Amino acid sequence: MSTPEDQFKNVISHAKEYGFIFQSSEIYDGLSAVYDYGQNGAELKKNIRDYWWRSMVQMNENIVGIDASIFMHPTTWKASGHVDAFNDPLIDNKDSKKRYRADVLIEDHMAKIEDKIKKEVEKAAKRFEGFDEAMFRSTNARVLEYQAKKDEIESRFKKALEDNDLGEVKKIIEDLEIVCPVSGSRNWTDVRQFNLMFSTSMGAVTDDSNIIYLRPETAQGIFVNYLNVQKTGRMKIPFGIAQTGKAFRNEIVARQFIFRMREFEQMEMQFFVRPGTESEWYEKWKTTRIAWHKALGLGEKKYRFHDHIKLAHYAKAAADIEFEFPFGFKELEGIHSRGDFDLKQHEQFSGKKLQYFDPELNQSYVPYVVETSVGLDRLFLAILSTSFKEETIENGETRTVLSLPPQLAPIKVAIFPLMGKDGMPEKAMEIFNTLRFDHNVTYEEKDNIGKRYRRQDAIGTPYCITVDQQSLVDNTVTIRDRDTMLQERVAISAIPAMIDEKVNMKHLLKMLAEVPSKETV
RNA sequence: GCAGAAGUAGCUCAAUUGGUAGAGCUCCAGCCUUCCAAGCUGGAGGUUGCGGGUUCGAGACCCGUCUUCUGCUCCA
Repeated sequence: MSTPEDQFKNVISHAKEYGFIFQSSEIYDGLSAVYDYGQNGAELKKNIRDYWWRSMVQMNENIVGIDASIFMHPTTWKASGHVDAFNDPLIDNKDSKKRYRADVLIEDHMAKIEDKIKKEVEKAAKRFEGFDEAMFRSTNARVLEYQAKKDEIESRFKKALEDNDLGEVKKIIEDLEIVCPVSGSRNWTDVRQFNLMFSTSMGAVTDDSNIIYLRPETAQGIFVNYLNVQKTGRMKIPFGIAQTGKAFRNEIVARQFIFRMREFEQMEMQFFVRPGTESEWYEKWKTTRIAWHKALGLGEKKYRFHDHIKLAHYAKAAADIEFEFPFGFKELEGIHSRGDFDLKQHEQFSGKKLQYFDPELNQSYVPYVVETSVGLDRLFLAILSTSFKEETIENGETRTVLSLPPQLAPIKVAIFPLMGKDGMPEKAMEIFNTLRFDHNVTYEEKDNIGKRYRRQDAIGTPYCITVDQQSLVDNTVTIRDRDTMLQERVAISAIPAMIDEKVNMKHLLKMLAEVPSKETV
């Protein structure tokens, strides 16, 4: 019996062996946590992206797509909070080997002092009748002492952060005698800064003033363009802007194959709504998105929601759609109710109004935003690892098959002549040349037929068509199903419709589509 | 970044105490066969991740380094 870890290793080697994913720059020993998509991987990835794009943009009258640049004005990242929040000062305890955020350690320490004050207040409240808390806090000697200590730490810490003085941050931790919660020791490394954004410089001359960042998320490209799109597209609230594209994060530890990469692709949609309706839309998008995932048929039980209790600074409500990867349930997509945080920030930093005039209310406001954001590479990994199967077939041999959703398969149909003679190749090529206009198809005549079937199984081709002697007589062929391995003899003329039924993405989209009415469009 | 494990042909793995780098599968050419990885003949494929060191001699031992996996940590 193979463990999930073994299974995952097999997925990784399969991905390489069959041209789905290669390590980047492999001949130079590779680059950590950067991967390339090979000939089959690129097709699969493109199909997943198409499924997303079409379900968002094509199937929703009020959602449009854009393609913003990776480079953005540096102030964008000040407004978004990334410049501050993506710079974590970290410190390691040498005994427990645990890593902490230095600021969190100090804040926890301050919280402990605050707890002590609270206890004093509670004690006093029990003792005295008509207790005046404000009075007590401003006069009690012990409370004042605690408060002064806390204020001192706070101002010292604030200054250290402002001066970017990491030595001082470490000294604060030492002076406060903060111990590691695990080892209980005070044996700390130096505090180090990790900037999670990649930077480069724009223009031929390098100096600090023209440093720009590679975007750490695609969302800001939508926010800064929201008014352009709204005006030129004459969009009425509620409406959405969709985008797929690369984002970059200098992760401290990036691992688990393509699950956490330094360069990755997001597919996200920001939905702009009237303030007060955001909860409704948040719930609606949660429902819509989970249905979209489940339509792929990987298994209902593979998905679950994880509602965030601790929210990021911008969020009013947040939930993840988690998927059961071989290494456990992990985040696949995030759905966030972002309020007007982003647009308000951009208003403030740019000095430009980002308001929408609502004709129904006859007033202007900054819309609220509900975001859906999927990791394309993660979805790719979810689909690949779930589809990968090593099954034992009737004759006792094992068969490796990728039971990909047929609409997403890199190659839809493989066409084989049973033998490379007697006019069979010519007949097969005829079919090949008909189908290639509609689908990604392949032709092969090398090796025996069984071997050719297995090769297609390994890359997830849903259909194999074989031209045999009988085909030359009555224009019928056998068509073999990847999952059941069963063959059916059909007329050549019936093939296009048959294939279309299974591989055309529109059937997937139809499953999801509500019939549009005047109200919903 | 810390700790553990690993890295030999495209893939999976051998190689006794430090003594000629090998097998199966794959791949290529041809033959034969013809519906689920069949067979035969021939061929290609390697600076053993990389760089140093020890040694008469290193795939193996030592040091460094890169990459991957697992745990910790981090994760908008």
